[in-house]
Amino acid sequence: MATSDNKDARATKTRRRTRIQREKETLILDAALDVFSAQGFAGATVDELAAAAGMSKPNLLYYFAHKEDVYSALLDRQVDDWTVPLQEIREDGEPLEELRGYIRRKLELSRMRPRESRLYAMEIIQGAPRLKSALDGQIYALVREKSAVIKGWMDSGRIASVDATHLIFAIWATTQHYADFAVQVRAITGTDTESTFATALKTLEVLFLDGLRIRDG
Amino acid sequence: MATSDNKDARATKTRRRTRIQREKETLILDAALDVFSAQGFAGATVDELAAAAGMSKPNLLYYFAHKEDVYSALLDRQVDDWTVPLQEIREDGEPLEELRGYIRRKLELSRMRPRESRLYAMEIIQGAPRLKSALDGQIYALVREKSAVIKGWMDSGRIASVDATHLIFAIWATTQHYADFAVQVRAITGTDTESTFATALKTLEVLFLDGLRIRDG
DNA sequence: ATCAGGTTTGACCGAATGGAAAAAATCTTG
DNA sequence: CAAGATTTTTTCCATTCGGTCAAACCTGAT
Repeated sequence: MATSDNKDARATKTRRRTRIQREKETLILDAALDVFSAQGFAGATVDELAAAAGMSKPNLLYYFAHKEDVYSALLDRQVDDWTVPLQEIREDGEPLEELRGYIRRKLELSRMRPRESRLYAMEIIQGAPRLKSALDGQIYALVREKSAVIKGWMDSGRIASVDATHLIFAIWATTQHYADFAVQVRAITGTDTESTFATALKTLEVLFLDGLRIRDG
Repeated sequence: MATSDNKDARATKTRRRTRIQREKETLILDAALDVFSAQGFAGATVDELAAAAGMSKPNLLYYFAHKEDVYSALLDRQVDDWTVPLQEIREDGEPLEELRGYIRRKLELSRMRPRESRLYAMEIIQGAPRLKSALDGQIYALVREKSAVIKGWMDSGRIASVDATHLIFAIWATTQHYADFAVQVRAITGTDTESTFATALKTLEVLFLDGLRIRDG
């Protein structure tokens, strides 16, 4: 059935996008990421979003009919990107190297995309009203799948046995911490971002792979 | 100088509190913790706060002249409570046991006070505008002090050497994760809260103390 | 150059919000 | 119980917010 000329907002039309549409939508989403990740959905006003994108409020609403549409567009994009590092874990790899790589990729994502991480974090903290379905769907499935892979490694004695799902949680928590709690990390370490992430990576590798207990021999 | 009869809001008077004042303020703060931790500062309305506390809006504003005052009162209380587990680390204890105990206490706090954790998390994520001074002050000082203690243990070879401050970050991140991201944890594990925390504790102990690498002997 | 479709703006609107004022009700204490 | 202090409610207000609308303005294909 034709969905091209119903009463949707103009920007949601299925019709092919204009150059200006593509440019402006990108511009809006990037600006909105700044604003939403710093103030949350409720804390941001459409006027602020528009100002951050360098346009008027009605102009922004021409591209996204509702404030919520901008927010949802950001969240949707985020869920996909966020799960990529986990997807890249390979069952036939060397377990410790796979996990080390996963930690590295996830930390790198925190370094490169802290705003996205904060947006996601705030959404989850507030009960994930807008991505409950993603949680129960694709994220759930992916974690289950990769947990099974990791559990396989444990059961065959290639790495120590812990709950594989909680291991994933621990990697999420520690890596995302550097994006989500960046202000706190900076206040306490006093160091610049680059060296913080370098130290973080070393610390996390040692902790997850070797632990704090001194090994004999 | 006398600060008792200036033009402060009534509730901020230095004069001794009545029974009703104490009761209602407690009631309000507990209700506000529900609301703020679920919706953030901007997402909560004074009407919602009042409704949650079972009173009218003007009545709530009689006790806290501004919405922000309620929020600040909660945050202040939180900073103190939140640092207690770290304070309890004892330099003259057995290092691994001290750290194990710290993990346990911090996780227990996430289990018992998830709302407070979420409130704190959202505040930090948003740049900690209201507790920048605590970060730069008491929190900074405490972490520095305890990091030095842990570093002492490392330097004397009693535990493995990592960056002590980042070790503390890792413990914060992993334990608070179970409060802040509870919705996600529940969606993925599907288990009830009790068994989740039990599994979490076991997993974190193994990870932090022994790591994933298989020990020879 | 034209003109149809796409884009931008200024003016405006109703609802919601944080808060003020003051009267009414209740409590406390001599 | 009386009187003062405290607490609660009713009413109201100025502002802000998300969103609409119609008119004006571009842009690109012919």
